[in-house]
Amino acid sequence: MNTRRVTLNDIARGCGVSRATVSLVLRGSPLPAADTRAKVQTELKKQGYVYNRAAANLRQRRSSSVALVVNDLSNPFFAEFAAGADEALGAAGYVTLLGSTSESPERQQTVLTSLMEHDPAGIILSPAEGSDGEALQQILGTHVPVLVFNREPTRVQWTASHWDYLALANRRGAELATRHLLERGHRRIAFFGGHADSSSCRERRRGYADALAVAGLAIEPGPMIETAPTRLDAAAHSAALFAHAPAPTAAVCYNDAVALGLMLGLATRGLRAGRDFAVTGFDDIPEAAVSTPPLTTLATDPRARGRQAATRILERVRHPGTDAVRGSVPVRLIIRASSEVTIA
Amino acid sequence: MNTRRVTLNDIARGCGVSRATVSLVLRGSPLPAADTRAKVQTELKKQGYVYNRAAANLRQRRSSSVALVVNDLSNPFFAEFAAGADEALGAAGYVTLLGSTSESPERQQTVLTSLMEHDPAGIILSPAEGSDGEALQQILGTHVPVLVFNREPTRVQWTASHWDYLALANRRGAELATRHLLERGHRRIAFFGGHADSSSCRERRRGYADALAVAGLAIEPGPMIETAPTRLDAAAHSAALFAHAPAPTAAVCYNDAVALGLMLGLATRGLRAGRDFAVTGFDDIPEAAVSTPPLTTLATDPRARGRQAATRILERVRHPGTDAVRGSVPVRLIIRASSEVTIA
DNA sequence: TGCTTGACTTGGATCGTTCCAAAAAGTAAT
DNA sequence: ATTACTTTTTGGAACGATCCAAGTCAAGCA
Repeated sequence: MNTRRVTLNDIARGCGVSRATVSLVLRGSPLPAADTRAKVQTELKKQGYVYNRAAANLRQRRSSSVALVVNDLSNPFFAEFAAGADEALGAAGYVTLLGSTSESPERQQTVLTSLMEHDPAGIILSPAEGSDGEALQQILGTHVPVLVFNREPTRVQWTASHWDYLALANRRGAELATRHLLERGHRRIAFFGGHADSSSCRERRRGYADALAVAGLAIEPGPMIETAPTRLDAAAHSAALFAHAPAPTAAVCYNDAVALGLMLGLATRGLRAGRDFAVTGFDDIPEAAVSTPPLTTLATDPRARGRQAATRILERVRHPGTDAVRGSVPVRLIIRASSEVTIA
Repeated sequence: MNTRRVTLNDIARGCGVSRATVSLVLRGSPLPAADTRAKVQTELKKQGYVYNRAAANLRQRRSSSVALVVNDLSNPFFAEFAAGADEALGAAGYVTLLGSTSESPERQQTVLTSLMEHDPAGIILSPAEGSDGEALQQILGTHVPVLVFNREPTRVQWTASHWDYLALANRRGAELATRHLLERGHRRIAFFGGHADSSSCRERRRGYADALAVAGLAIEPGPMIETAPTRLDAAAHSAALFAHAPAPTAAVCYNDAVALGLMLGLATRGLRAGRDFAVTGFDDIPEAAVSTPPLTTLATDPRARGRQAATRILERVRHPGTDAVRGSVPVRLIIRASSEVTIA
């Protein structure tokens, strides 16, 4: 527990060659003679040598880590995302520096500052709600590639910055869900839940409005019903849907958690989703498939998104010159029983 | 995007002092004169200096990161755990090196090797199922403090190693749940789900057996019914509970996911948990409170566990000499409707 | 004036690697 | 034995910080 760490010098001394030779062996260079290589390798094993990547990185002026900063790890969507990103980064020989911000922009500043001191090769950032782009740019500087995921900070000079941006096709997805409900004959369709100041929520609501506009219908029940993006808060606010007659017959929910909460809320009013009222979600979290009734939703495959984000930031690390990419990833409508009810 | 990183030397040159002085200012030493300090500080800001912790750590022969290796990040329990650990580590000025192993011992070896090269101050490890203690010891060596969480690897020389161990009070928890069912009058109680080769599962089953033994009752329905610790697999195996008459009237489930799966399985047989059959879970995942019916379970507060693990490993980093600690954290029985049914 | 004191400041060595130019060792032909 | 190679090995200078012993300089005092 207390002996000094074994270094290249120890190995070199141990088998009578120079530090440089050991280094060559270590990195699999073809230069060292076969018997030298063998001698060194047994010595490495014998002394239990552990490579010190920090020292190597210092000399080589490059980094072997990528920072992954998420706004809410306890959200299964982001947990899966993180797992996918870590998987892809690890496969590419990078190590993941984790930071979680709990949706606090202040904590996010602290976390990013600390991570920057570890000189990450790149940063994958899913910003906390209400993040200020200028503050972020201040901290992140212009040396490190950044991939912004899922949400847009306010006041970002996208034209000036070289940040990549990757988001779900929120607008398109909500439009798909709404069209699906329209096809089942619903005419009074509400958009339910989420915070109006979250960009993903605004986009989803826009997609919903798009579909209604094409069908020549009005937004129900007028002003948006805001909730925290959680089951509990959604359940608590579900009564607001029925405040004015005629009540809607279907709701496009901000995400699955909200949809599951709404289904609970419906149950307490004696309504059953899929029979008396149609509900759609967003994300396709694992519970969506096994809830009662199973939830119609939009699959986003967060683990694949994590891998995608990792792949893209590594691409950017390798080619820093190229233009920033703004991408949106397609989502897939998964039709289940919660939207089964049709209106004559 | 391509300019060199700003170093202490640049700052020193920029304001006509020595590197050492800048370093003193940076670390808030009282030595530098007030006006020197001010001069340096404006220069730091002007050039946009970013501290290079790797270089500092190299010189100081210490580390400012802790590795966190979990077996399954997509499991909400571990996601919360990771969030809690990261929170506490961050607050102490450490950065979290994330590794996720997807329950694969091979991947775990790779991940740990890679993390070790980054010289973490300590390691929090929730081992993949089937981890081999000797292989782990081989990689981790004896220099770095390790806290094993939640599961015991096979073949660990606990007496020889200085690893700390932190686990839930699995045995005690399952015993509590079983006693609770006994108090409600149940006499034929099964233990349902989980893998027999997972140590947490074996412990829970032992607690269950303890309670039955005290009551002088037999284990139902004899051999353990094994399932993957997921909803789907549990639902698929639930019929096995009713293979022999008389069937059990209650089940202590390996965890919440299994319990929720079992409730689904019961539903397909026309049985309702809490009315026709009593069910308990383990973990108190967020859904447990809002399922239908709400699930009686054991609260473990994974976020607090994460903080606790972080606190302990940091304690160990500060005092490497002290003896290893084997700790178990208490769990709390949360009684909800799923176990409401009483037997006359 | 010289000498001590205290408040600041500094150059050089160091951490564990990699890079590089050049030395050493081996081989073959003259 | 000398030259002209090729193959292998090597010492020393980086990388960007910290530590430490020693330096400067003005004030204070005899």
